[in-house]
Amino acid sequence: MSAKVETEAERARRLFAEYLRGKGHHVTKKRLFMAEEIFRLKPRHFDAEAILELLRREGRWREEFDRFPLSRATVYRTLDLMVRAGLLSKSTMDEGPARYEVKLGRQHHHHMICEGCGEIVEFVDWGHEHLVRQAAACRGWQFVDSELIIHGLCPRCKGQRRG
Amino acid sequence: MSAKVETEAERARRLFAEYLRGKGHHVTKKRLFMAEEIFRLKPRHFDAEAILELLRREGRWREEFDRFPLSRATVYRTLDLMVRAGLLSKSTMDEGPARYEVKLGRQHHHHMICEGCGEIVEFVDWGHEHLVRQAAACRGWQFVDSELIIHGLCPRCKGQRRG
DNA sequence: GTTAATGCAAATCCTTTGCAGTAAT
DNA sequence: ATTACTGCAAAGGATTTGCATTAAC
Repeated sequence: MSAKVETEAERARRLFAEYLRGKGHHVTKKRLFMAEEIFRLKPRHFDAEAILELLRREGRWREEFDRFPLSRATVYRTLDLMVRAGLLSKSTMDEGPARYEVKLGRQHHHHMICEGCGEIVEFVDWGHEHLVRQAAACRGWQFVDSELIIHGLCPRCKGQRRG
Repeated sequence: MSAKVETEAERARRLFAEYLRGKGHHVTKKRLFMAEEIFRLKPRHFDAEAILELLRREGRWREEFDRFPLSRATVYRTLDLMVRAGLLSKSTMDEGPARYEVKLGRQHHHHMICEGCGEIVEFVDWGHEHLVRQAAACRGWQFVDSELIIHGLCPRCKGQRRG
């Protein structure tokens, strides 16, 4: 008997189901489908519209999808639930639509955004993490989460602006 | 002859006028009025709507204002110019309308937001500032700006959630 | 059977834009 | 005189919502 190892997508699906049950919500096919497929495809920094398109294009369960398409409203509602379940994180970097990203199983990281080309780079910085927790604690706050965004010029754009 | 010291509001007005001239923009009464009044009243974390209301209620130059009211469109356009001039900073913390705050003459600071009551607290942390610059530099980026948001529970809400 | 989720389209919120009129250069 | 700003109302993008239908409990 080979004990099959749970894939990340399966884990996301399972945890989401547990979350939903725990909250007294219905565990529907479309919700599980979204959790599983997002964690299988693992897109980075996507908005609601992009997810909808991605699932339409690359999602399994295609035939049934054609007959019972996901509506925009359900995508928004389910993304919101996944954020509350801790599977995704949501942020409104600047303008434009809200961005989501896979959170479960990833270490906490931050973002650098290039003012020139808009490129987004992720980075991990534990020294920073420590400082932030300290900053909250010494002011009597309970730390929950932090987001750091560095605006700058990426190596390429840095060169161009000088030349 | 007493050399009168320039107030902050006057300075903001002057710098804005210089910025506008430098860019070949018109130096209009309404633009100068906005810069001067915002820096006189110094509200914290305001959105476009709030500024409009504040200027209507507390702004000097009231009578003329009644005859030539500021339009929403002009408020948006002028706030944008003030950001580019470096007088204000703009951020889209989470949901809702974009928030502005007075930047000129204030040291760079960050924000803690309470998940419980929504309170926003500002704090300065130079250690953090240094780390951030380093993080950008050692990846080949040119640092421009950074924003840090800590989500947490303020002392009051921290107590309530336990009790 | 009861309760909640879904799709649709309409509504909402915040912001930008086209254009005719007005003010700054 | 020329150019740019302003107000208005309409358009725009992103998200939410009311309600009838359908699925989960």
